[in-house]
Amino acid sequence: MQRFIDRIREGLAQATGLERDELKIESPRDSKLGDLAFPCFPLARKLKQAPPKIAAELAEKVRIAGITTVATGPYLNFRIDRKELAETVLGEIQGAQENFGESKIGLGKTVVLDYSSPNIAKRFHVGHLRSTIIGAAVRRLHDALGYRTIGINHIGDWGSQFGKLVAAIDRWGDTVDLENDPLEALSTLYVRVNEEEKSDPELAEAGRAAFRELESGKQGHVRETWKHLTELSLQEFDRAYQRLGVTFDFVRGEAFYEPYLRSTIERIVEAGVAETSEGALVVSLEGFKEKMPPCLLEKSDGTTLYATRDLAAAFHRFEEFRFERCLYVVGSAQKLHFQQLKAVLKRMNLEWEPRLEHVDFGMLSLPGGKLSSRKGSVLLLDELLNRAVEEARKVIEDKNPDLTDADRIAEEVGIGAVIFNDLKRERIKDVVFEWSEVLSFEGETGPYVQYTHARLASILRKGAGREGSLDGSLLENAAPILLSLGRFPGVVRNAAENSEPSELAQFLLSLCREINSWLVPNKVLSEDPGLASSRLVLVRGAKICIRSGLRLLGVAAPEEM
RNA sequence: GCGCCCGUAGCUCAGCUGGAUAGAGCGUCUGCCUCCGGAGCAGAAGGCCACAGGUUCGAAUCCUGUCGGGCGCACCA
Repeated sequence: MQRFIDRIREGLAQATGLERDELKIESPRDSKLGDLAFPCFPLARKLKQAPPKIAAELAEKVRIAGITTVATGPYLNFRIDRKELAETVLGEIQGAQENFGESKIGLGKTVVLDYSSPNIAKRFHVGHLRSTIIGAAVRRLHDALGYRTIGINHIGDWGSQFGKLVAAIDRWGDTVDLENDPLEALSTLYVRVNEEEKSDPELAEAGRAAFRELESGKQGHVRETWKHLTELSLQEFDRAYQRLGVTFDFVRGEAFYEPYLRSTIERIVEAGVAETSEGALVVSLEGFKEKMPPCLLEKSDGTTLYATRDLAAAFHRFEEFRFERCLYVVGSAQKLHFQQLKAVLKRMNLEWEPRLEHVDFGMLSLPGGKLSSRKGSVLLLDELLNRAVEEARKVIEDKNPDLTDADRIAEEVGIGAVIFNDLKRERIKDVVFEWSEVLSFEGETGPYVQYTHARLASILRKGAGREGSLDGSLLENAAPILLSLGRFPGVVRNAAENSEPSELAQFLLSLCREINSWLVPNKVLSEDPGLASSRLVLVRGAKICIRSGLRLLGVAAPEEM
């Protein structure tokens, strides 16, 4: 597709004398008008002529191989020769196969991604889903562009709540089952300690003391307990990641950066941007256009904060990876935190500060209200996935009872539904969790895309041996599909650039709609061998594209379902 | 109180970074399986793009204000 756009730009540049890059090529409102369009309005002032007249003149003047040019009002519309369109796009897919959509624009550059980042001692629940799924998808999108990607799980394993938890275990550890269901036990203790410390100063102090000991680095009972908590939690997280198909290069909790805290603070102090305020060490951020409270580096008792550890992590990551981008896939509730983080780096005049991006996303809430682990009102990930898989199993039982390997496919479809559902809308939008929506497999859903893929796979199986030569002129009525397929590499690029997997998800939905409606009146396995062969090549191309797209989103593409 | 984000069909959302007559899915109604997978397809109904100004040849898209909702605002993470 890009080749056609380039050709059009070239032709227009010659005819108008304008730079190629300033020629905006877009899609016409109605596909009947053409495949691509150039609005002539911007030229009106320069040429002192009405746009429709310019369009008409350009239509005469511009000659582009394989593309016919028609002026419609103020627009210059381009129609790509059908034969060439089919043969170019499908040829590209045939050449690239499952690598279709990939490119090398990121070669030699590194992108660090910080995603998932749950807190230890808590169950893995649906609140962790968005960061995990969005982050993993954004990461795969960058992989596809040739970037070296570094996925980091920035586990929340540090902070005063772990002091509280150690104190709670010391006091009530024998009242819960820490052996068989440790996370459940910890969750119970966490709720209890938050409740009781309000009226029990001794308990509150025990918690603070435990965190002080933890931060002191002392190898003793507190640290042992904390380490144990971490291990138990990571085991549970790993099960979730395995099921979701999510991986990391590094699991580095906040504790990992502990040894770098001193030098980080020194560095900021040396840069001359730190000051003491109300007994605490802060960086004032008053000069910025967004009004921000100061960033706290050290509490008045000398202990560090979240921001200190994130600053240490940012320095550490830059020094280790020299990243081109460092993406923090974290909820929009933490927007201010990342603004402050970047503002501190800006005050230090670090040129790489713009490379840090907060990839923020909207909040997930349950219909009854928000999720809160302190109150214990959560929906566990396993529970969600189990129910989706169970639902998929039922649908298979109903629609395709003879399916072999039905359990595995139910897992792929159920989990695919959950993942796709989270990626299909713009990430900034808040989401209210609705079972009816997550368990729906019709319409704009993951299973719809998977179904389309399976349907194409089925046709290819039945047409085995008949797929061969391609005569593009036989695929005239598939032009919308071909144009979409041609757009795919650009969609991947934009989705990565914008850290917005929904752009890819929306593309897939639209492609599947086009294909499903084309399939009805166009029998692929036609009596005519030439027609069947060409249509099979098209079906093959579409199947490859859908499969690649799903893979980038982290959704399986079963051959049958 | 201040700051940021969101507001498009009854509901959930797209709208290609400012372009032609605003599009899907769900739900409602009507059709389509002796025909490659009906988890599908075709059609109908449904819109003051929250509201008011402004910029522009052109605004759902950019700016200002108002209203509604969400999130955040120094020793939690």
